[in-house]
Amino acid sequence: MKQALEEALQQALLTLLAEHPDASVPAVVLNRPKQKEHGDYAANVAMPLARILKRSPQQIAAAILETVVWPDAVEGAEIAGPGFINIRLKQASEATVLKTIIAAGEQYGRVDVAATAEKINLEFVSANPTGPMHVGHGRGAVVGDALANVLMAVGHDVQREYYINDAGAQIGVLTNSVWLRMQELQGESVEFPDGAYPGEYIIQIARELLLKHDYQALKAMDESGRLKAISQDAIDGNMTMIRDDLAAIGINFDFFFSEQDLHSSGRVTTLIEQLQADGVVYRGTLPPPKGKEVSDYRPVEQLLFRTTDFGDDVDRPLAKQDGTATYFAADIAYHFDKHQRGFDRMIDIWGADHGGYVKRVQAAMKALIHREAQPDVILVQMVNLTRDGKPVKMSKRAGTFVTLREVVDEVGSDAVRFNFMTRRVESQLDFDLEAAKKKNDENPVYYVQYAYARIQAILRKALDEGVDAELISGSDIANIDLSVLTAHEEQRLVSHMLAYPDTLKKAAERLEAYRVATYVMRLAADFHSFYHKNRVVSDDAALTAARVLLIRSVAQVISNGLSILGVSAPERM
RNA sequence: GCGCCUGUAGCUCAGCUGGAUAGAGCAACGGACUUCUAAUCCGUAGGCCGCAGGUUCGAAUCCUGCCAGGCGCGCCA
Repeated sequence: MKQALEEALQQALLTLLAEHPDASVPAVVLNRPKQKEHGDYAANVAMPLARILKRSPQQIAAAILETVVWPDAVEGAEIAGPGFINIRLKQASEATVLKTIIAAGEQYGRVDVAATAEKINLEFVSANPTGPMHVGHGRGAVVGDALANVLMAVGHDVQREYYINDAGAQIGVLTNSVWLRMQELQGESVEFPDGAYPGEYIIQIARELLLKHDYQALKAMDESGRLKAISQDAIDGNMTMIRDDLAAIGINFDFFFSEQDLHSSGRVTTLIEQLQADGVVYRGTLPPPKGKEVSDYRPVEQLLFRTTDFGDDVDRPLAKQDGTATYFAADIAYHFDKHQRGFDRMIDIWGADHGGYVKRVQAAMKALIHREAQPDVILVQMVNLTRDGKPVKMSKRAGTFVTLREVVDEVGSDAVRFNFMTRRVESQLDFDLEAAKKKNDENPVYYVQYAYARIQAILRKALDEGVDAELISGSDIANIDLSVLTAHEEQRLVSHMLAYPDTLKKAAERLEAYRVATYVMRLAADFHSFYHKNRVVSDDAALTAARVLLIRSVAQVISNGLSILGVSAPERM
């Protein structure tokens, strides 16, 4: 409908502007006014044209109204305020969306347009395989998963990918930590150096490795021998834990990409050679970092990527002093690999602490692929964990580190997911463990779920009262007269549900999945408000029928929205 | 010092590719369950939209500067 109106206006503009060949025709964008008196849709096109045409917005709007040919559904339109064109639709035409929703079911709001579909690689979480995920990872995980759902809902082909940083010095630390615990489990007394990972999970992994490996044989090896022998199992042990934790909040990846693979297959080396051939690499010395104390800074000549030529602030090293590739070098190879795998688009979701990394990766990709094939990077801000308003101190050493799994086990997947989705990723998020468990107004997830459960209760009640089962759960509803839905709250619900596809579309365009959460909260609020003022099941058969259809639609749209967010819609609460 | 993010009601946040009177929840106060779920609803009160300039017919929204908070700033990932 919105589109039909926009086209009608666009057509009128073309006609009007035919005599002004130099004036560019602005795109018509309609929005839904906050106030009902301002009609169902409003257009502001007349205002930006005022200056070009040197006539008042009101005059232009009047000319548009004389020219435009409205679709049938339009009741009328008038000029209001400084030059808005307010459009009113025939009442019944909007309510037909209810029948559309029932017919489409889970598909309502989704689109499947092959022509605009993109093959998208969405990389998220990518937590190091050296320990459990914390709540910050959890936020990224939930945001990424919901975004994948949003993008798929508008027809894209999305691959969820996890990049395993299973290379570098941290793997040595991990392996050594596991080995220390293995020795300990064998009754030897060991001392833990400062850098080692002390966590309980290391003991778990150590236990498993003792079952699989010959302890005495390992003991006879030197450190590098042991690294070869057990590091992969240590990593696998961690990744199993991470996958379990992700599964506990309903997240599954399509693909796990190993950094180690990039190194062992020679792709990192090849990439560096290619960059050298392209002349964007040189040997040089970087200035000391500003504003940060680097006590052991020594000017060292190293292999540098000329990223400053492509928008970065300083050039970046590709190799460490010992000659091995930096994380950055591998990451370029990784993004290049994604590109070669044929994705139209890549999206990375990172924690805010990696914000300083964005420019260099985008610069590197710009240098490497001679077109704009950079990843869209979404930075997710930090999560501050609190309990009853007091910050939960997070310290690995003191053992007060709270894992994502602990939080999920304590408050539940639905509450965690929904709360993580109620804010834009740019704002820091305060997550209170006690508030998230409360089943009241402080917790938006139950507010929305309650609306759904409440509708199911009404439908059960309606069936008890003898309302036709076909009406309650069937699809043969074509003959229901919807013109009886005249109450203010009913029209609000209808027009709100009509906007659901637009919400999804906007969420996908702007990569902002949280919009779905705010949408379902508002829809739930409209429903609760309707519920208190209007009775669904009544003596009036025609009204009952229409209202049953109305609330079924609300339940469907809430369910569809929650499903995008990965949150359940319970039948009763 | 430099880069990125944030600053809106007492608190937590929407509203941000300019548009009509800046919204919601919590907290405060006052109401609503003999009637489909009160995990709900209705009402009252609460605002130099961080500050100062600028652009514009129109600025919470765009630009510049400043202030405050968060994150980051070579050979970690």
